Amino acid sequence: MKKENKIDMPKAYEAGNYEDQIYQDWEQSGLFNPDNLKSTGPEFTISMPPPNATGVLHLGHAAALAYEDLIIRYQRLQGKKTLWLPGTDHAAIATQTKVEKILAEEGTDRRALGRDKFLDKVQEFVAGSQDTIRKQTRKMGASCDWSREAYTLSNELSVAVNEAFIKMYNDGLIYRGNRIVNWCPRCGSTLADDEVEYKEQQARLYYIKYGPFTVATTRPETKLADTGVAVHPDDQRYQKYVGKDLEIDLAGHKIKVKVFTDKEVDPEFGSGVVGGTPAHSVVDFEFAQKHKLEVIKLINEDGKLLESGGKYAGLNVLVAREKFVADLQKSKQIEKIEDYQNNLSICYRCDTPIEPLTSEQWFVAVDKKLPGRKKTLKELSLEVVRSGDIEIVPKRFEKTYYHWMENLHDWCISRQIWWGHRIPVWYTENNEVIVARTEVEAQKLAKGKKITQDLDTLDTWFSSSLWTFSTLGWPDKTKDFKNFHPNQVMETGYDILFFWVARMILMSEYLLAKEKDSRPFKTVYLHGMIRDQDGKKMSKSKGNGIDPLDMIDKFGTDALRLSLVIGAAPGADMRLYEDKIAGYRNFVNKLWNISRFIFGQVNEIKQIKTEPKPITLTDKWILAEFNKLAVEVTSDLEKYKFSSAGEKLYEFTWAKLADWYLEIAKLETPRHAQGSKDQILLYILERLLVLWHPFTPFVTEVIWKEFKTGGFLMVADWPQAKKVDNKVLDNFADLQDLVTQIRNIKAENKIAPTDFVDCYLTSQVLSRDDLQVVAQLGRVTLQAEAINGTKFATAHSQGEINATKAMTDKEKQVLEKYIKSMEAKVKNKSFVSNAPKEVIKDNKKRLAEAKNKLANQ
RNA sequence: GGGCGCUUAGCUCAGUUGGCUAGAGCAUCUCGUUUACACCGAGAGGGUCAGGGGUUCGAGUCCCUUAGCGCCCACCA
Repeated sequence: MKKENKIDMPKAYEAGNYEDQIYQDWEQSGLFNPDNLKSTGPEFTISMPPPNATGVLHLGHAAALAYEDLIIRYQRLQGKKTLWLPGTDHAAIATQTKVEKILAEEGTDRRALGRDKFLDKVQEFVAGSQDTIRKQTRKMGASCDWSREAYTLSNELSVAVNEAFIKMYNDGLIYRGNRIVNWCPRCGSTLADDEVEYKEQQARLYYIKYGPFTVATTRPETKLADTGVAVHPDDQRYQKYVGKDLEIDLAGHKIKVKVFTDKEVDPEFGSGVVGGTPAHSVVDFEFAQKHKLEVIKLINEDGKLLESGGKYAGLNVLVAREKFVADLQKSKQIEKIEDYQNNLSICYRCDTPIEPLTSEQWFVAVDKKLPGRKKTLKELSLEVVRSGDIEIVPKRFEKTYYHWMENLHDWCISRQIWWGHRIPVWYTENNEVIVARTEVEAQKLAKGKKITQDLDTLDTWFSSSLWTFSTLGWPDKTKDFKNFHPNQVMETGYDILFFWVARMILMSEYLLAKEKDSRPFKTVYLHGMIRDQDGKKMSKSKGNGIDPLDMIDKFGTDALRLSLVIGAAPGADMRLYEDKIAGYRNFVNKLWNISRFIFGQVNEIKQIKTEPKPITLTDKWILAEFNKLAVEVTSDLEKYKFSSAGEKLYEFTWAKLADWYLEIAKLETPRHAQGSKDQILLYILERLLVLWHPFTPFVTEVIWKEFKTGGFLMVADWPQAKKVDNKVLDNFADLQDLVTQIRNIKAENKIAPTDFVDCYLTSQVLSRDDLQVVAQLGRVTLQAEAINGTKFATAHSQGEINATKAMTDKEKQVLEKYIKSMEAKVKNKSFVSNAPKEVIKDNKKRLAEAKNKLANQ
């Protein structure tokens, strides 16, 4: 007996009607906070990679949130004490650049405003972005602990930043030096090596007559500050000049250069002679150090030539180049000019060409032995991955990591932008350096001398590199730090493996060396980039971008999340398009309707604690399938194979539960004792919702409410693994096969689905009732005796249907050919002696089936 | 210049350590109001797994090679 109106579930699931409310309920429950979980551990921590300051959620963030929430919800359901710590990054250069753009539109700039007012403006902008980010993160269903939200520029995290700086300074790992750096003239700041990007450009290669040599260069103006000339040691042409100091006249500008040899010089390229400008080329700077060349700075931080540029002093680089080349042409010193393609270095935040120049900056020494440890930062960072203590998924990125780390140079950490952590260094009038935690402390150390704080700020990645522990209260020995460090997994995009992941490893291994675990995390899971349907990068200018919030409005968060999870392999880029999301919206609706049907079908909606006793083959089958599913999904999720787990769930839910079990349940229910099916339906549905929850948290939680437990699905129990009866799977496959064949024959013979033609069936494994089910699903009338029609067979059963269309000749030929090849295979001695028993058995079985099929024609 | 990845149905992709007549979703075609769902159901068509060679009883899967596409790294002035 069906009870009427016991549930209130509309025909179609409209995500928009539920999601915000459900999120609010979760948040109010306090269950995002591990302190409120019943769990006694173990702890499981993820730190949310802080989104940048533009404040708009794009698909990359949406994907990251989907993966991280999936991991954390799975672990919470597993009973772990889960902490997912959210937060934001001040994103120094990115944010400052963004605000400067806004100021430019308003017709002003940061210098006009002054440092304090400018910082107020940025702060205002950041507050707005943070609000947007928080809202959007909630929209995605992220079950992160908002009570622990962190911000890199907060007072707490600034303490950690200063502590790290001071410790490194005292250990000699941070030093100030006049070295060559990447300078962005637009940002007015240095950049780290990996913050420089390269763009191919059409350049010109100038061949300049240069004393006894000809020197080729793309930047003639830098020749004004040359202090050396390099040739290959084996190059016979120039032997007589090697080791000499020459005075060179360049259109009246005199320079002194030392001639030296280096095997890096390619005698085949250009003229085989390289003019060295140590102050403005990274390579030449290294030459200068190696060969003790003088360093003459020619170009200033504002991109203009200094006094050393002689009559070109004060000119902008490009103007100076033009004039200098014109002068060289007048003095007949330009031999030729060739078109040339090379890589232009540009700023990764504003695309401005980088000017390499020497400057007094702060650096982290990566190749210096740590006091008392005989190891460098670089070595520490390499070892922890090489030993397998930190695992990178997918593994191939470990190679990329090694290569980058091995070739790392000292890291320039001082920036001349205003937005960021001030460097905790003060100078006295006589230029003594004082490194201190606070100004008060610095003043004490200065013993009455007047002090000024360094004007520079720290590289944004310096503070980000502390993220996994600065957010937990470090350097204080907090309970959170003790309980939740290290992170179990760091989930992020492969594009910031160097910027962020590598630096977190470096800093953590050094700063936490005395802790019981110095790793920032145990596993790094790297996801790929989201691209459009043609595999192109999504961008505003191309207009091919998909706005995740639009998709959520249209299809719901669960559908969007599924579209980002299923089909995504770790480290591989993925294409996304609206049709795909729509497909998963359809699935979410299917799950809804499955639940709606089950709830409508059963006498009473209640939780079933233990596995119900199956009555029919179909009952046994669905329980076996479900147990298999639970085992496989668990195993996949443990291995971070989200896509595979999702596909299996999808397949079970739609192709097994809905298409077969529910349809057969409709037929079998009236024949069996009241409630026997109810138990199985409820048992499976409830657990299926748990398995789906990490993927589609909203719809599963909504459906779960119908069980009226008073609790949340979010903290339910993950299903335990059970044994799977494989024989049942095999027998049910036979039943399915019969049904399919009957439908097939009917369709081929143009028999209307509603036309119940006669059918005769026998089987070694299926019961009379099972065959009745076959007949009903195939919509045929079961006869007691054979009839003259089309014969067919499966592994354990055979049948005959009242239809005349037989196998075509072509079909017969294909089958005969198959049988022939299988017979040959099974008779092949090397096959029989080499192949595993199971494979041989399988092959024989398939051969028998095929023969059976042909015989029944 | 080095390194890595990709190439499977019209499209987007699965295919564990080699072992069903290579699968799914979308799209296409045919049929269907069987009281959960048309955001649905039943069925069909469509692939010399980029090309070539090798190892093996057996290759989409392993090895070599060619081609095309993509990404990362690199100081050729």
